[in-house]
Amino acid sequence: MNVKQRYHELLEAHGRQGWWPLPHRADEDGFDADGYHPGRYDVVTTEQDRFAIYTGAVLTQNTTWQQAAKAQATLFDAGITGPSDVLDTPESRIADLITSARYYNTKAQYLKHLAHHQRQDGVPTRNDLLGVKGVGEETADTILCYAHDEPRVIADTYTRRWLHGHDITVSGYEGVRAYLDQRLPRDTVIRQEFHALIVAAMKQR
DNA sequence: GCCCAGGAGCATA
DNA sequence: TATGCTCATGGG
Repeated sequence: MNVKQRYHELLEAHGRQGWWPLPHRADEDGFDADGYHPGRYDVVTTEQDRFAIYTGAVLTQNTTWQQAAKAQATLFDAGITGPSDVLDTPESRIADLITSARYYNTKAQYLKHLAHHQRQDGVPTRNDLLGVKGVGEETADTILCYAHDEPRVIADTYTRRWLHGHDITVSGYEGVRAYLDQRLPRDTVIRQEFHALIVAAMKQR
């Protein structure tokens, strides 16, 4: 498959998506009401932005983004805007705030683990992240690509379906990841946008 | 009332 | 390694 060509077709059909959405910066210059920032890719600048991506990546697991974003807004409204806040808040309280994101008890536990990890400065390795309970391959790649600007491929279920729709069958997360990793430019912005475009394309049906 | 979303951990074999 | 179960909201 000519992945680069498909990428440009997707871009033409759906436009620039602007991922990862940062709802806490909605209505700021260059952001829309949902926290999207189409056409601007250098927007992640603060620890709070990274915190939003870390938590968003967990909250959206097997859940619609709408529900996850609602849960995240509730967290921010409650004054929980960084890893230290998570650690200072009882797990049951966190769970209570994120019920809209489904699996709230499990995810509250995950957020605790992740907050503890995020407090250690620097860019984590993929293996560091995989060692955190609640962070699997997809969530690790999401965090690295969107919060730390690493050119990672995110091989989620939409990506698998999209490939399958083009008669390409690759098995497992690693199979899909490796297939696209070979065919996409090692460019962070392109890979961020590529994943967002696939989600946009698959949602439309 | 039914279906299923931008997964991951764990037990079992 | 592979499959199956658990978690447990809310919009269409």
